[in-house]
Amino acid sequence: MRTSQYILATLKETPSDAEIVSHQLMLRAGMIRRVASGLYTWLPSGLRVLRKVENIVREEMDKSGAIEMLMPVIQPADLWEESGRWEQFGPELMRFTDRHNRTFALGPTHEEVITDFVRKEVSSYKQLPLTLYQVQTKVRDERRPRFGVMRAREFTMKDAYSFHLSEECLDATYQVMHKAYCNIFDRLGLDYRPVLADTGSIGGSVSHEFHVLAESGEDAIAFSDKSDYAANIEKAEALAPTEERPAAAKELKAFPTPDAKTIDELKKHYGVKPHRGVKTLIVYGTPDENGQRGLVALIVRGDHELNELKAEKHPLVDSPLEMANEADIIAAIGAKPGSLGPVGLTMPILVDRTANVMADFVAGANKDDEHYSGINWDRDVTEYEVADLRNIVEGDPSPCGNGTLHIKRGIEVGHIFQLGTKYSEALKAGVLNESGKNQIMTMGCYGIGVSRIVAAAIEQNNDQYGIIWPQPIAPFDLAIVPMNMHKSHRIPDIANNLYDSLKAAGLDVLFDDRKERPGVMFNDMELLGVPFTLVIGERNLDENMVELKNRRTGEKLMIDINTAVEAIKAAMNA
RNA sequence: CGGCGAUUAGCGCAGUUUGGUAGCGCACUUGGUUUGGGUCCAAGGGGUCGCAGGUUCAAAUCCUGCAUCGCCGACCA
Repeated sequence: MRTSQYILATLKETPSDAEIVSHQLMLRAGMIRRVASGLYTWLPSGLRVLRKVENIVREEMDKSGAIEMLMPVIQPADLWEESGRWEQFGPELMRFTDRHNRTFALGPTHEEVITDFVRKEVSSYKQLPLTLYQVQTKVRDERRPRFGVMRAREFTMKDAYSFHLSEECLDATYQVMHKAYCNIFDRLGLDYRPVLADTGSIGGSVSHEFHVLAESGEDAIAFSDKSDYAANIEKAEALAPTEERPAAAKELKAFPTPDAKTIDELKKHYGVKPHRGVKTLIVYGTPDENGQRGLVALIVRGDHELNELKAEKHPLVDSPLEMANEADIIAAIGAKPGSLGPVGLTMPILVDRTANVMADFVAGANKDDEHYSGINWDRDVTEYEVADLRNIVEGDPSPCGNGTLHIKRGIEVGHIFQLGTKYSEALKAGVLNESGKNQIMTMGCYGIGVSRIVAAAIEQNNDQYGIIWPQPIAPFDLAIVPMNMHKSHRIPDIANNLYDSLKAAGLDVLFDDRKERPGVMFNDMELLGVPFTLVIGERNLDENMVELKNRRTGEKLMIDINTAVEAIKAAMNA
């Protein structure tokens, strides 16, 4: 590609609405432009990267035995009603009606469509197992799109679905996919980790996420320093402390706290250390047969955070978790949030494992502007249940029993699930088994955020000058930057010849033939992140040499023009 | 969805307090100059100041409503 016939579209200045570095650099490097909130046009350079990621994903999926197909973005509402997700999915599902007033959705995922396809086309156990996939545009009406293509409303996803007769068979394919995903992220040249994950609204039992590690990541991941254990923080179990609860030493005593509504204020005004007090959070309980929801108190240590996923999985707690409003709290307890505690509560009380080993602790007195000190379990609060309710924190013991947990941030770029029969059951997708009986299929599903990978790769690979692409996904392998070509007699021929032979050697070459000053060209190539730049200048031509510069290391290599193609290939493989 | 903020040329911004017919830098066009790291000089093109109402002799500027965008939170995965 010649820059004179290309649309480079680089920017000197950073558009003000771009928050994270990948978004800024994608705009500045001329990869994307915003059309509306969460909607982007991919410019030629951006599309080149997207396609390279896509192709690596495709190659590894094919290698794993999955078969590519393509389903429509537009999906009929009927299928979603059949699975129950028309109601359940919420406003994130973009819905519309056609001219005949029939209702449709823009696909945020394709479990319904693929299950519908397979139930119609597959009828015998002999056709199983079967793994189908597509690379396709997904639509999710995100409440708050942000970070450019990282969390967009329209994005490219590879989604795969597998169908089985048994859990064992599903598990085998799941392992194959896990491996295929590792191969993909290895080939992409990214620093990533597979982690245990929650299954969320997609449903199912076993699940792993694949995270690209980056400070800007929206997820927190917990790692053991002594084992392979890694889990999304929302999933990581906080083990019960090994130490025994100390014996009660103090009397229960109320004290006035008019200036303290929060743990911080309790510390500031009354010297109560956060780990010596507990937080009491009031949430709604599971509805009774009349649909009425009572209240449930959740207790965690003052310096810990409630893990909402863990809480809402408890049978007493309504899901999704909802914090009780102030009016309901006052009606039930007689005190406002800020002075709540477990002593004297009549509602069910769930106590986090760590809070349960506290003695002589502080909490609200369930009376405005008053707290208790010297609270002790079993003596002052007798009816309660112990559960894992909190987020793990740095330094907690690993749930695998080996090592200590450390927390890093990650960007979720892949997610695999063992779905079980959630969708096949709902859509009655069965096959005849060996004994001629109809049997519901067991499913797995496997997603990769292709467009998100592009942004995640930049988060991990950039410097003050711009993007530094991992070679396999760079928009171009090499840029040819001739010095003052338009004034030189010999440079145009040499540059053109090298351009032709490098292209013939199968490389993606960007030939900067603009009539620009060297600095402009160098800066643009560095911003775009092209891994190698071949500088052709009068200075070295007398020795028949050109200069090969490595974007990542900054290393400059003088190579002979006559063996340039070989030298460049060698450098790329180094 | 709640809180906060923004909206003036393709991009980044000033001008709004104190109303008087819109400006700077980058980018773009033309000519010259320069040429191994975003040259310099000159001349140009480009804006119903987010939209709609209102106040006023006069509105980018004051008032009301709306829209869009962003940040924080909640939500979602």
